Amino acid sequence: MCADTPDYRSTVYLPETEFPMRAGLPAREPAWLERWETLGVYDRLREKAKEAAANGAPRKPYVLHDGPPYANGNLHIGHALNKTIKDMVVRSHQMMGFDSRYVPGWDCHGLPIEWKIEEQYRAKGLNKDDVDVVAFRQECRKFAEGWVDIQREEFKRLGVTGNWANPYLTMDFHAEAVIAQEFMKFLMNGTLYQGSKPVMWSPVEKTALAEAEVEYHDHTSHTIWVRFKPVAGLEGASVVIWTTTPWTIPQNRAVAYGEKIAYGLYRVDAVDEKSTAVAGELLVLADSVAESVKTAAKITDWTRVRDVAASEFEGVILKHPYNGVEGGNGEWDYDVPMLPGDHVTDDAGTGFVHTAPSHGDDDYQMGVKFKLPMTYNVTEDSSYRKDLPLFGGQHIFDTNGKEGPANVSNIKQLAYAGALLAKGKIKHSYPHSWRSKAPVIFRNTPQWFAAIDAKIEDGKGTYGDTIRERALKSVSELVTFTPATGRNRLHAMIEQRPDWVLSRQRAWGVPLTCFTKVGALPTDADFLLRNEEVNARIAAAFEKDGADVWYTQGFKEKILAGIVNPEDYNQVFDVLDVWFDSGSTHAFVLRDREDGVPDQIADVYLEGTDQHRGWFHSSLLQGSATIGRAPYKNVITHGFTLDEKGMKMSKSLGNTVAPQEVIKEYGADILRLWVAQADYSTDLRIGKEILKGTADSYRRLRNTLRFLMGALPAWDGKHVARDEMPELEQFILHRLAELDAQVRRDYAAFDFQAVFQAIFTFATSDLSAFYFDIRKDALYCDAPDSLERRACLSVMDHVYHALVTWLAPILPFTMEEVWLTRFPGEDSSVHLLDFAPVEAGWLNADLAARFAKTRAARRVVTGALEVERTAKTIGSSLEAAPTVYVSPELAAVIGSAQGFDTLCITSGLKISTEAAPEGAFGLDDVAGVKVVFEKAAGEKCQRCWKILPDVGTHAHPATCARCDAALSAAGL
RNA sequence: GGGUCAGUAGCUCAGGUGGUUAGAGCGUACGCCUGAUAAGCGUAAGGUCGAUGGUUCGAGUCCAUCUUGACCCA
Repeated sequence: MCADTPDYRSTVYLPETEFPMRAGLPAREPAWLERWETLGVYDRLREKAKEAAANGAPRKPYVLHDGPPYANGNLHIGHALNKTIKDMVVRSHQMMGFDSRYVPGWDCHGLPIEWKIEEQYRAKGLNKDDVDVVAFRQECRKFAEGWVDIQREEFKRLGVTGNWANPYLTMDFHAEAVIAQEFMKFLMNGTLYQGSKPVMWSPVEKTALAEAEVEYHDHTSHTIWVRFKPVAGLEGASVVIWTTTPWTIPQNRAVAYGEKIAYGLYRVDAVDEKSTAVAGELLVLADSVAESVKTAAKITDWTRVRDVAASEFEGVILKHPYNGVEGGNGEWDYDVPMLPGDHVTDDAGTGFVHTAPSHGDDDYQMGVKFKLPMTYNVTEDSSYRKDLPLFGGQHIFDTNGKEGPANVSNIKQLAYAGALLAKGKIKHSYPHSWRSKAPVIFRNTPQWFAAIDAKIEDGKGTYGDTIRERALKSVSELVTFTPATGRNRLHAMIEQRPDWVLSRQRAWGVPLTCFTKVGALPTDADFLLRNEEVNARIAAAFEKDGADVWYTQGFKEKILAGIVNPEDYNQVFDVLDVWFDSGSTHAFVLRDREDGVPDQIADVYLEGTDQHRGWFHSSLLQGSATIGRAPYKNVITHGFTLDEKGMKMSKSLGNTVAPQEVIKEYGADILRLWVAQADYSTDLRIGKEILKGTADSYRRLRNTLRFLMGALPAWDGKHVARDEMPELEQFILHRLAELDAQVRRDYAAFDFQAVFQAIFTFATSDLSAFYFDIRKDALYCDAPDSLERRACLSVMDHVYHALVTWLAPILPFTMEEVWLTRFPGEDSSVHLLDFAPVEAGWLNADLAARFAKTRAARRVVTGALEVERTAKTIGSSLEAAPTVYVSPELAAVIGSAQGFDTLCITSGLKISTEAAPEGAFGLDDVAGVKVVFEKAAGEKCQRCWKILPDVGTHAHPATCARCDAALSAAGL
């Protein structure tokens, strides 16, 4: 610029906004949170619904029922993902016109908290068993309360809206009362029964252990190979089993074989002198392990006589090795059937599995399947019951966890009975108690079950008469799954699952509030006390003082007084499986709260895919038993969060991403944007590079919004009618209408990724790179009364309202900032609004089709200019005035769009329908458009920088006609 | 070990019922602009569609096997 040319910079309407280019989210987000708190946004929306109802236009309730996280420890990235998706569901439905409510909840009972308290006790040198149960439970309660408060703050920091002031806790007195009442429905409807099941049992602590309480260490066990002789068949050959727990032999009830395993019949020909095998005897073994048995049994020579098909074992009855044994008193004179089992392998052992239903999980499953009797030979301290012949009173492990005589006694007895083929020792990984470090055993213990296939006569049989029928019907017909694969997954689980074990031998939970008759057997009809008045008293007591009262002195007497003789009944002290607690939330939250739903059925349950086995599952079973169906209409699942390489996060690998860290570095909106950009239906990755990419997208979007806000203050507030607008503006309105339909459709389908993708592409491609770039000239340089300028600002206002509301569920902080920048005010918040209305009349398919052609032609022009730019002929596109050669038809289309030169951002442009000259520029994928470059003729207007012939001929020096007039209009 | 799900450019994702040179946005490189400026515009590079085998005139898309990862179970 020469020194004497006027500087028109100050006469140009440049964007002006306070909205900063850089967000500073970590520092600024807390202030918006505070603002929402002060404003009471969540409560105001509830008021709004009440007003709408009063005005005769009620907002339909929409309830996402929160799956309660466990109240211990800080949030990890999975929690953040879960709550963020939930928040997007809640916010988007609110803005689509529903009264969208969200009551956060916490799961408070259970083992992990119990451990923490036990740990604290141990640190103080106290023993849990010496402490009063009620005192212990109160410690647990305090612990849970502490974490609820911490997690609540962490969730709020993510921008999650909801009824944080009044959440639900599974340990609220009312919740505990309802959980007990729900349990008593099982008691009364006949699905509750007592059975027994093998669990990990610590002989030292005399207690059941959960899998998580067990650690594996090396342990040396006896191994024995035992002959089981057939009562008939198999040519009298011995079926050989192998086990590392000789003490379970007295409990043997079956021998399992594998239907796909190749077996052979072996005749022993010669043996070592120390062998207990006998020359001439016949053995049946799996071929793949026969050699190892031969070695173990010190057999020097044998002959494989023939194949034995697995089908030959069908119906074969074996004799227990102690059958008829001296001193056995007939204890073991029963049939031992051979049974097929999928768990049998031929990679170790003998291809046959000794089955003691009371002492192993597979064994128990076999027992349930084939109705094998449970045995009760092993007592709490791992000694055989006193009246068991031969072995009564002998210990497996003693009180210090050292081996007792039980194993050796059995080995001796087997040898004496002629059943011992071989013996040895093996060092292997074996479960030990997490507390005492002593080895544990599998031992059957009495447990309480809910019968899944028992007929329920409760008048709620619309969808079936059993829990399983109702659950399956719910899954296949009443529930929508997102993604759809969840349906099969849950269906298969329900189809296959055994009865529900409700009891845990624990302290921190809701007790199984029932009484058993002294002296009655579980199979007796009057074993359980079923009395509505008793139930009502229990519920009332829990409601008043919580479930702790169950453990107070004299509670049984007080509850049963005047109804039955308390002496005649035992009080049960097991607690309910915590899945029963959370499975009951639909009762004490959806049914009982003012902000619940009348039919006790939520619109949405939304959790990670692992909850098919967890909360979705237990809620389904519980609901099927008590309300006759699933307590939800939609089940949405999300995947797990993995590191950048798709590997599971773990502290030891050091690849964890903590939400608190992300918030500190980038802000919660970036974390939320990460969620919105990912496909949550599968596992999602997060890491440094991914977050950087997310932040990049954010910045791009933010700047587009910033440009809008820079222009809009100049708008006079009057919308130009659509019909009066240039086609370019009409096209943008068309895109808005198109997007509106898509955004609502995708939000309704919980597809946030599609929502954001569509909006983001619109913002970058349609707005920033196309519309804004073109309209900068009109915005900056046109006189305020120019139609183009006013139309553009009108459209920008529509775009602003659409974008700020559409994006509010995803980026609540930033959109609030965007909103307040334009509409400040004490009561102002974008989160009190619905999605901006879009007029259906804006849709114009014909216009859109013409613009598709126009934009294709524009790409050819841009391409032609790029050639000249590379050749350094021009810099700015305004230095060009090309000629475009097109067919007459296309010329009509391009010409109809307002000023093709404007669209191409050139100072001039000619459209010719003549044949394009040789060498004209074209693009392979755009047929029928050729461009010949030409430099714009004239001088550069110092105000708008277009190069035009008339520049310099007007009153204002070095201006074009348009700018000259604009300056005059502005009184300059 | 079993069941379920997933594997498309550096990143995040599109690719109804199999059909011409596999797309988008971001990032990268290069160029332009310097009146959205720690911004904006443009151009380009970048993919054996996890692998192998098969069905088919034709497969990212269908089938089988394998592999990697995840979840649930054992």
